[in-house]
Amino acid sequence: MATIYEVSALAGVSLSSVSRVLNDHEHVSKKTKQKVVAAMNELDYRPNTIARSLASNCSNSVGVLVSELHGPFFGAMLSTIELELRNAGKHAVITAGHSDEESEKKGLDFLIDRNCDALILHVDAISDEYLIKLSKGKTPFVILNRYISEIKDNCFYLNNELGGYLAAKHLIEQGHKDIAYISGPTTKQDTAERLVGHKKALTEAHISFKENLIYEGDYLTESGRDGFNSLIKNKATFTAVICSNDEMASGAMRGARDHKLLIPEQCSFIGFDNAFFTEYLYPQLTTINFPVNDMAKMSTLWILQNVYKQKEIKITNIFTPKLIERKSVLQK
Amino acid sequence: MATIYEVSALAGVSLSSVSRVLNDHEHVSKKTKQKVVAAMNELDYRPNTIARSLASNCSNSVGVLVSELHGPFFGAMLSTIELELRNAGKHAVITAGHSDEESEKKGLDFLIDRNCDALILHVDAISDEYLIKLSKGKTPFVILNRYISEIKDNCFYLNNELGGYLAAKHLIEQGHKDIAYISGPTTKQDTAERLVGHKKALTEAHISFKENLIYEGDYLTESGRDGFNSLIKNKATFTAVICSNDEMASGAMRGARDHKLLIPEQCSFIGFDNAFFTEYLYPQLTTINFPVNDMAKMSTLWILQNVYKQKEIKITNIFTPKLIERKSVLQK
DNA sequence: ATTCAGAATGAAAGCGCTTCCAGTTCTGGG
DNA sequence: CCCAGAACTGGAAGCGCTTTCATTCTGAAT
Repeated sequence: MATIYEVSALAGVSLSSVSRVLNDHEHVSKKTKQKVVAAMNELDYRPNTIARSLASNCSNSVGVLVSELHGPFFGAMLSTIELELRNAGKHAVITAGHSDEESEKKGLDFLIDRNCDALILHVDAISDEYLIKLSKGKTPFVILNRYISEIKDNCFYLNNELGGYLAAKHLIEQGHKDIAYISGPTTKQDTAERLVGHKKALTEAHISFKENLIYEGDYLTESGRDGFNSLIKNKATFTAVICSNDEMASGAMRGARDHKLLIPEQCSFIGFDNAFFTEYLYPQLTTINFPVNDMAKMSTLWILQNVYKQKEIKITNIFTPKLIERKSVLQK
Repeated sequence: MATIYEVSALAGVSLSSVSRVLNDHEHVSKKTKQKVVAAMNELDYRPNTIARSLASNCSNSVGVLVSELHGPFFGAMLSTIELELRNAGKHAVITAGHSDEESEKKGLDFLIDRNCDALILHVDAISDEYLIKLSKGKTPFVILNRYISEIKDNCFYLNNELGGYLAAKHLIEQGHKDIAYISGPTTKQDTAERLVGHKKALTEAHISFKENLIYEGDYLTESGRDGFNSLIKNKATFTAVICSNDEMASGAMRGARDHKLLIPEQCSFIGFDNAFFTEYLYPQLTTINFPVNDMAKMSTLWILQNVYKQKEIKITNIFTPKLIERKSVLQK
């Protein structure tokens, strides 16, 4: 593998000059540049990124820490992040935290030790305080899907309240009054916010919120099914179910089928996220779109702009959910 | 950030000794080691991975190139790879090739230029020849989901023929004789092999293979639906459809519903891959399990063993598919 | 006490690049 | 034609670590 030395020797110029053309510096004469480029081509020179990183103190890598690597949400997210980074000549070092505090912290340390220039974090087990402290450190980062007021400019998140509101409002508009709600763990910020929006829509429509129509799941399919069964078992009366994500919605629909209920004739469903598989379901699931790609793109651009000083764009921190109407809601 | 110099000064030993304890070398006295460890703790020393990489010519990073980052298949794959690598103190640099030759080659170059110690490749646009040539280079790699005889020890793949066979055989055992087949692009190796298995099962059962019962899709949902519609339009007679992946199966099921057909009463379906969403479908999809996780794990272990000289395990290159019975096949 | 293999240590030379600084060569305006 | 200032170039230090080689130190065997 040719080094910069050989290039400089062949081109008959100094190391510095080679380095300058490599980095597209100003103040290099056309002639020098030509000679260097020719030599590079002849030797099939490939810069050693490691050496560059060491000398320049910049690894050109961005660490991405997500709670899980599989699942529709993260697939879409990573896909966008990788694309944007690669277009910018940077690369993604990816790691998973498995929604466990210890594991997430380890992942963080791992990425920091790897000299990532910046981090994109999607974590839920690590505390606000820890992240605020981390923000004082030297590695800049953005946080996805979470709002921490002390470092709000680094946060990119959905207007969850609006999402919750839209789902309930839609059902109400379609004539539903008895609406069950299968939520995620209510300790989580986004879950809580969605519920606020839900209640707001009910209130606006003068529908009182009933505690027995709510079930707390864990965002996994099975808990959607459990939730539905539990509602039935408790003799709750409802004509529609809102779920805090699409996985649980799919589980809840299965629960409805276990009870021989027709969807949407006997029970309507709304999900959240607009995962790719919602179109595969039968009937296709009406859901709230979560613009993951937009959010992932924006956060990556933030890094390109603030860390790598590339193009200036207008940064938006909050994203807007949207109702996607499909076939799982009955108009009464 | 403390460096090895400061540690050596504080501990009162030489650089070399610090480096030795850092790398767990033999020939370091207990006393020296203690002093060094104490100094490291006091200074909260974190080794600079970049500098280590430069000096040791080993980046501790493994490049992963997949055709797409989203989708259930890759999510599962990446999840396993990342876990195994991180357990071994290595990390994954991830990139996508988008099933486009130019783009895949660029991804490859990108990863090689990034000084990855090894690569895990899931590519389909790059030619065998190119990969064989690449294998002469200095960066070792493994190939997933593809068999190239010249470098077969680096290939990890499914017994696709068996998969195709199992699906058809199951339907035949359930009394089906007219079996439609929605395949992927037949130019792809795995697709072709599956079809061979399919035909083998038919032949064994003395069922003749009919060209008009086959449709060539592109592995995307929509093409499953198109396939189904096309079969109907061509007045093909069949009681069951086998699809080369679960996405197309979901599309085909939708096609069946468009024609008001009951599943499985009027038409049975079998998919391929056993993606997570097959359980969400209605009825739940009978499919062929593709042990992605096993394959991903094995390929990572191969790298740990052959590149990083870690633990010895027995390497298996070929993986076995298995029928997963659910609710989408009618017993006649 | 003597010998000597092997263990323990340190000095120093890199790894391949960036970047500061100083020196040299061009400009063009007077 | 001169000279200030800008454009260009090269030398050399340094990024933080690994690794080779030579040297010194052990302690078991004689």
